[in-house]
Amino acid sequence: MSVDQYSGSSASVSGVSQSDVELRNSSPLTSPPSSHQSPSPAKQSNHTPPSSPPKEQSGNQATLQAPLLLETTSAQNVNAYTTATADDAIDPALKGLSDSFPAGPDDLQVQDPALDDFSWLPDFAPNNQSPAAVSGGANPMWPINTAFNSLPSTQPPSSTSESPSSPLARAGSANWSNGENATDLESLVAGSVEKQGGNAGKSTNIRASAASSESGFETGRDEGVPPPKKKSHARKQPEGHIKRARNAFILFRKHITDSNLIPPSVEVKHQNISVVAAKMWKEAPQEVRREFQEKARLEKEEHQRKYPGYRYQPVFRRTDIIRRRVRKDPAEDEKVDAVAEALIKGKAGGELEKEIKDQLVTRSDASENESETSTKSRSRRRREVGQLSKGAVRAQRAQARAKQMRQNLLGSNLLNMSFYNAANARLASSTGTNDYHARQDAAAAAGMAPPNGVMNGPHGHTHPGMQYVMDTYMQMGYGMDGRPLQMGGSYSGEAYGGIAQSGPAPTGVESEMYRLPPIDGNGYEWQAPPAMDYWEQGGVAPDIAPPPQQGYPMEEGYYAPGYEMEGVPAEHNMEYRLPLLMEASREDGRSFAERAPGDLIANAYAHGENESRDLPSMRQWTHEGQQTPSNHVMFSERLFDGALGSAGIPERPERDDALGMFDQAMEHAGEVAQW
DNA sequence: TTAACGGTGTAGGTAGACTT
DNA sequence: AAGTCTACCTACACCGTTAA
Repeated sequence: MSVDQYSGSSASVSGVSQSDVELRNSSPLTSPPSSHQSPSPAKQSNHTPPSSPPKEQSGNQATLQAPLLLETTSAQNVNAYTTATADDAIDPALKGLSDSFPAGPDDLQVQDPALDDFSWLPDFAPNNQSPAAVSGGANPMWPINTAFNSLPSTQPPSSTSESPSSPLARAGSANWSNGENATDLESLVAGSVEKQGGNAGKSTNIRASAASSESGFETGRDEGVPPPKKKSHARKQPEGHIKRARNAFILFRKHITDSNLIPPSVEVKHQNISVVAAKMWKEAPQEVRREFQEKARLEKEEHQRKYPGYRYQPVFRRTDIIRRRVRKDPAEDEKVDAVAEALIKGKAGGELEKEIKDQLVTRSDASENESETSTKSRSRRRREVGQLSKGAVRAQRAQARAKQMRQNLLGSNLLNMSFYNAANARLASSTGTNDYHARQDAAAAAGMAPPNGVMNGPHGHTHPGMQYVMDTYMQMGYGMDGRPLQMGGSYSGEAYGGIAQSGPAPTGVESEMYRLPPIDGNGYEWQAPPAMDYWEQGGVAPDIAPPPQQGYPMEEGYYAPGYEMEGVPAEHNMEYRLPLLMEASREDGRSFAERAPGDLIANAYAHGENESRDLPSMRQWTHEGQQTPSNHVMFSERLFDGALGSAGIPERPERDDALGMFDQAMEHAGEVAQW
């Protein structure tokens, strides 16, 4: 695997997208990228002095250079203690870009001694320190001191330095050390650090991995190789968040991970490494503990110096939430114990690996009798017959969501409104059985409701395209909030008759209204109702009242009786109403209009049923899944077709068929939705 | 239908400092 | 006293997308 794969252009590795790079490359940085520690003006990214914040810089080169270059010259301590922002602020991909830009004056600003001089920090890098330097010479044999220089670098340092996926950890990083592998590099580092002295050359400033990141406040690297920035999985913190100063144990633990003490072949899970670190910490000599405690103390002081007003304010988080349960493996616990024990005894690296492997073999032999049990245990994880896989469950969920979305769409008032209008258009434009006057005359003569083909209102009045006005409620489906939508008529009494039957006519229902826009340009339009409501003309019964001059449905225009809403312009008097509930069906023995469902299509079906036609009843619909959660019938393609048929509308193949109208309605619903 | 994959978020494990 | 947060990063969960 080449180093190039870890270059900044590799989004998958670096965690930085190309677009991200381009964006930052093409626009001035207003702030250090991902910087989450800038609470006060005094708190600048340590590599960017307050006098020259990135946002004030001009020019691409300077803009990029200052915030991107984290080079720490030897003028500073090798262990320069930069803030934690450094690692986050400096995009590894952009670090690589720094090569493309010559160091400008801004570069010098990076070396603000007030902010960047962390020479106070004791050098705890095991690779460039003698064991005595680390432990004060008191415990030279303690593994924390002795193991480093002899360890094969199989355990990659931590992410902020060199993670397992880092180029450094993967031997053969030519850009890092001219082909030297990581082990060689580390041995080189000790000398390199010492050699640097006052050398301000940056390319030779190769630091020990442990020292580079132990503070968590990364200092610069060899800018030739952009260090991979692993995507942080830490809890997201708000912008400007200041991390706490680390305590001795945390520093100790990081030291463990940075020092390759535990080969990955032995342990890679950091949960277990934490356990090992804890055991080691408890067993650590006082000298070692003191060193880390002193380091923590210094870090704390520096933290206070940098953030004088800082106050630790933990965020309250719920603790009663169900956390993910991870299966505990007793064998793993044993291994952790063994690793810690071996480390404390002074074994590390290959020796440690061998020791652990031996122990595992021994345990394996000893627990041979238990293998069957463990097998059974493992088998429990297998899928049982008929049990859906994780992916299958996921797919089912996705399908359910999609279905729900379709349902919502179908149930939306917009779609149903389109259905209604489409059906109405067919009704209004149909001929033959829908001869209004003929049926009116016939019905009047017979003293009964008009024949099939038209839907009645409560007054028995029929007219193609106006049925909904006569009936009390027009089920429009469901709004996006899940509440049923209905379209009401003109009168307060009639408009809410469905509900009023079981109680007083609702008042204040207007508050439950939804107002929809007039629809134009789609073959019909809602128009302002006539000033005179034809239902109340001269006390004439509506069913025999002559049609008004205005407000009648035409082929491409539907008129509605007036309904004035407070605050609604007169030209928008046609309203869709949102009652609390819809009357879906009524008992027999009443008039058709009373027992008919308030749904247009349901009306049609019910009417057809009343005519002894072989049509499904509401109950059947329910069983067929055409029922809404609140027992209302929803429009659907099938219902739409059925409605046309039950309404006695002859098929007209030469024109748009029902399916075409359905599609048209769907399309229109989409258009309305965009309104 | 399912696996694979990319992206995102977080539990887990520790000690100590710190706040509430 | 209880809970958070520092360090670390893998494993896992979850989602959406894509391909077989």
